[in-house]
Amino acid sequence: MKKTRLGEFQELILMTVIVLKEKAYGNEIQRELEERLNERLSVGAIQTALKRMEEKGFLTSKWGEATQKRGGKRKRIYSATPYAHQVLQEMKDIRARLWEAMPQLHTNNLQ
Amino acid sequence: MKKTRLGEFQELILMTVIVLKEKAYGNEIQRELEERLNERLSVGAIQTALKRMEEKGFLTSKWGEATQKRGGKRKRIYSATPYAHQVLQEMKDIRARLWEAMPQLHTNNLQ
DNA sequence: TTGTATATATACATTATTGTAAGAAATAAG
DNA sequence: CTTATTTCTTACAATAATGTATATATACAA
Repeated sequence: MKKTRLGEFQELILMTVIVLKEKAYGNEIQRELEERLNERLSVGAIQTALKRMEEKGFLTSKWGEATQKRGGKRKRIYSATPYAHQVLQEMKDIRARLWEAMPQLHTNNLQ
Repeated sequence: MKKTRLGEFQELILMTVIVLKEKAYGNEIQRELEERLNERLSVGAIQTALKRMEEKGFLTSKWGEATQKRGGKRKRIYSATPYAHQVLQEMKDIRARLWEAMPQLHTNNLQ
């Protein structure tokens, strides 16, 4: 477990970025993830996580346009790098194999 | 993300404990996980993780018998608590829904 | 031209997770 | 009864992940 992978929170943010595609910017990620986790998250925590993941090569970003509704600062749109996709897939596979190997009662619902 | 859940490593150990059932003790967990991750792990890291997870209510433990082969200290056999199962399942479900929501190219292989 | 909504940026702080190393306990073999 | 082997224990250390608070930027609207 040497080479840093993704923390739990970071992994969730990363997946959310992929889900949101062109809409993947701070506040929208917050809303989406809060709904999925059914739990409040701070914008700050998400913004800093995004920056750090960019530094670590999991995300890239570009400027988007300002909100049409009312005004506001331009959005920074994030997207996952190939490396991030690879790491996500690896984590998924390892967990999937473990689930398969677990004695029943866990192989129920979803996927 | 307040109430502490599981770190990535801890989650993997927890799943391995469930997979190994009555064989879930330090060294065996190490072997199993090293094989699955294709990566060396230190026994110490695993032993301390097990202790901590027990303190946090994810695991319980009991004494097993000594190795038949050659001798050695008695094994401490771990097993997952209902709470641990619940947390694992929740994490699985949240990730599964995210995978479902992701644009293709990721919905391939396994599960 | 001021207010307000929408966003990002960043410095700082805290907490959690993971890792190391040395040693102690238990047991079977010789 | 001494040794080799297996395993756990513990104290300590390092690093990584997460959170907070405040400031700054932008744009529309009145």
